Order: sequence, then C-alpha cells, then structure tokens
Amino acid sequence: MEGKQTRGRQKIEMKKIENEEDLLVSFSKRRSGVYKKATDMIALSGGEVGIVIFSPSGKPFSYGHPSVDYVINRFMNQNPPENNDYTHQFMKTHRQMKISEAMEQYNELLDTLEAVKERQKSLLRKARTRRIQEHLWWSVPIEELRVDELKQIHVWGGWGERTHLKVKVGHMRYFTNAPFIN
Amino acid sequence: MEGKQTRGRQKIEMKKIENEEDLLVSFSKRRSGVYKKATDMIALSGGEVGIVIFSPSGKPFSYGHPSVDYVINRFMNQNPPENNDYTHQFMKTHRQMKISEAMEQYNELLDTLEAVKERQKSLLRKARTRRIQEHLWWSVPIEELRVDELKQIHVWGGWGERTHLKVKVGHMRYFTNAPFIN
DNA sequence: AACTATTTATAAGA
DNA sequence: TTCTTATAAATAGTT
Repeated sequence: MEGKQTRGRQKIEMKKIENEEDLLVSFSKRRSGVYKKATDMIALSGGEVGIVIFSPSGKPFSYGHPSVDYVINRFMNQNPPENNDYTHQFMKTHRQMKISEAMEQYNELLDTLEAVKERQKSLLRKARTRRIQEHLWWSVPIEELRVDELKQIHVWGGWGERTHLKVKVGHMRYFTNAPFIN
Repeated sequence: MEGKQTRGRQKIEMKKIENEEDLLVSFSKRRSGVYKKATDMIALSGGEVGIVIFSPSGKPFSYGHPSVDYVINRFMNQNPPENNDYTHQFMKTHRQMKISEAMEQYNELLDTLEAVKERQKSLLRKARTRRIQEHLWWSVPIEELRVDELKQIHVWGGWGERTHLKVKVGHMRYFTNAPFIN
C-alpha cells in the first residue's frame, strides 16, 4: 500500500477464518451487519424480526423487533414443534394419535413441574432466612419431584395474559414462561 | 437516465415505503439480504444463528444454522425469560425479590395446568369412540380441575412404572395416575 | 475504534 | 419473480 492508505476491502474466501483474532473481529462486525440489515428491513417494510446468535465460543446474542421473545413466541405459536423435524422424529415412534397426544400433554406437565422445581431449588438456596423459607411452604412438595427421563417436545399457549413454551429434546430440557407485554 | 442505462441504486430514507408493491419487493430482497449476511457470518466465524421474520402481512419466515429450532431452543435454555427485558419490566411491578419470583413461578404453573386442561378438553372432544375415551381415563380428573382456585400442587413418583400427580383445588382433591411413556 | 479502498448489496428500471 | 446497472452501503486489512 504505497500510494494508497489501505488496500481497501479485500475479497475473501467464504470459509472459516484461520486467525483467531481476525475471526473474532469479523464475527463482531458481521453480527452488527446482520442486525443492521434486519433493522433496515423492518424500518422499510414493517413486520417483525427475531434473531439469536451464538458466537464461535458459545456466547449468546440476540436482536429483535419488537423483541426477541415476542417474535420467537409468535413464531413458536404458529409453528408448534409437533410440526418440526425434531418432534416429528419423536412422534414417529409414538404414533397413536389422540391418546399419545394426551399422554404427551401429561408428561409435559410433569416436565414443566420439574423446571419449576429446579428454579425453586435455587430460590430456596438463596432464601437465607427462615422467614423467607416459610413463605415458600408451597414449593416444597414440588421440590421433591423426580422427573428426569422425559423425551418430549411441546409448546402451547396463546396471547392474552401468558404464553408458555416448553421444549425437550433428548436429554436436554428447555423451558420458558413469558408474560405477555402489551 | 439519458447517458446511462439506469440510475443505479438510489439512496432512500429509512422509513416505511409507501408504495405497496415496492414495499413487498424491498422486503423480499432485504429478507434475502439478512439471510445472506447471517450465512456469511457463520461461514467465516462458525457459531450458530436462528432468524425468525414476519412479513408486513404476518407471513412467517425463518432461517437457521444448524436449524431455527435448534438455535432457538438453545437460546431459550440459556436465557430463561426471567432474565430478559420484558420479564424484567414485569418483575419491577412485583418487586419482592425471591418470594415474588417464586410466586410467579407458582402462578405460571397454574397457567400451565390450565393450558393442559384446555388441550385435553379438546382431545376428549375429538375422541369419538367410547374405546378411545376409555383409554383416557386418567385425564378426566385434570379435565375437571378448576385451576383458578388451585391452592396446592403435589407431585410425586419416579420413572420406571408409573408416575403420580395429585392436585388439590380448594377443598377438593384430584388424583391421577399416568403410565410412563418411553 | 477509525480509516478507506474495495467488495457487496440493492433501488430502480426492464 | 428474475435480470441489469449504477450507486449506496458494508467491510478486510491496516493504523
């Protein structure tokens, strides 16, 4: 770069960047780029968008309009997992229609309870005073749950007050409850 | 455009496009653009991405690597809504820390039960033959719950043969046994 | 974080 | 929707 200050933007091959430092910088820049494109798209056309990104090291990022949660919930509602690949695979081994659906629903409830239990476990751990623990009387029974072998995926809910989403794939469990914000 | 074939890309104001047709075209192009940016980002840096978009007319689109569902699930798992902005906002109106958090969790559980109840209601409605209804014997108690009056929830059991769920509503007690689904 | 030459995305037109 | 082209916008490499 003798006569010029820089070589300018260089064309690069679309494969994983070898140099760790360059990779991180590129990831950061391009993540911003993705957000920008999404922002402009929405500004020009309206609509809604939700983006979740995991960096190469696994750090989570997200962007959304009106919010990631809102858009993801809307999407999940319209595309319940019984229609996606993951659940479909599961469903195939449990083809009994109505009955199996109802049973799944039941298992979901148990799974949900376990999620609650896990949460409360940590809450109880944090509740240092006896006084606080007394207020949590109702959580103890749930605390004693044993539900660790579930194999389902499910989502349900609707707008109005609350929406619920719970998903389980193999041994991993995902659970979320989000109050609807007006 | 006398000497030139086109005026080329024009600078536009970042506000909603008035002309319906232009808007749709722009949306479509820019949606592709967002996907492209995401694709390139992942190709260069690795990581994972999930994008959900609703068009101005409400049509859902999505893009993901390795898949929308996978990435959204991972994200939901790592970012339970009690940590996000929306819930935070909600939480502020219920500031009592640990206890209110636990209470919310409890309320969520009630809502969950209600959702299950609703689902089963429709399943039972669809179960036309007596035979099928008989298989759903265990769901009836839940069917009859009055969730708005729930005061206590107890669950116990373990996997292997059967799991038990007992729910107390007001002064009444409901009980259900469901076989484990493998 | 900034800079800038260059690549890439896209508005408008066909 | 798909293609073209001139130009706006994004960014790789560098400071």
